[in-house]
Order: sequence, then C-alpha cells, then structure tokens
Amino acid sequence: MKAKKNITMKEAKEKTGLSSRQIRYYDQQDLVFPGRSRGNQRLFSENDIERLLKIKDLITAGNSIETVRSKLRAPETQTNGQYEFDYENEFDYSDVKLDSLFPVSNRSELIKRLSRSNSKGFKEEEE
DNA sequence: TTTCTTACA
DNA sequence: TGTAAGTA
Repeated sequence: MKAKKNITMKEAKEKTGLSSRQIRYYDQQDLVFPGRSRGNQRLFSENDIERLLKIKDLITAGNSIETVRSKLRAPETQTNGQYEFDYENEFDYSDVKLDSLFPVSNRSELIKRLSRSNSKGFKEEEE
C-alpha cells in the first residue's frame, strides 16, 4: 500500500494525542521521518502516525529517546535526494477501527517489557 | 490561521 | 515540555 503524506500537524496532534512540540522533537531525534513539502511544513502519513503512536507508548512506558531510536531504526533506504520509505509497515490500520487505546503492532516488545516489569521492580516515570 | 525555528523558562 | 517571538 502507499503512504500518502497528507496529514498536517494539527491532524497528527489529534490522532496521536501528542503535542506539536513532542512531535517536532521526535522528528529532530530521527524517530520519525515526515515529508516536508510546502513551506517547510511537515506532512505525515498514516504510517508516521502509527510510528508516532508507538513512540508515544514507548516513551510513556518509561523509555528514553535513545531506547526508542534503537528499537525503531532509520527506515530510509535512500538513493540520493529522493528517498523511499520502506517502513511502509507492519500492519494496516486503514480500515480497522481502534477500539483500544493501545495500537501497538509490536506486541512481542510489549510482552517483553511487561515481563520485565514483573520480574524486576518497575518504574513508571517521566512524561 | 497554522506551522516553523530558535531560544528561554 | 511548554511557551514566546517573528516568519512564511
């Protein structure tokens, strides 16, 4: 499927529940790679949104930016100026209704973290 | 009006 | 992270 980057900051903010500040920050940290057309404005795709959602969960789960970065590797398999995104994805939420607020596609990671929390003490920190 | 960047609280 | 300033 193709990822059309037509989602504006406003949309991204509403869809992810993150602040524009956070989204831009994650962008700077190379956690997401939104398109950049029209007056330097960011344009996200559904994939970017989902990626943002994963990042959000990871961060709120107590992980640092570096941790997230190591888990979600830079997907650009660029050629030269124009790069293709092939983190096209793992799951298509296009026609799936989200009835849960935990759209993590990476379930194994989640399980691992949860298990870890059980065996070792767990932390629930920063935001 | 909204987003962008830079910079400060 | 939030918010202000000055743009585009």
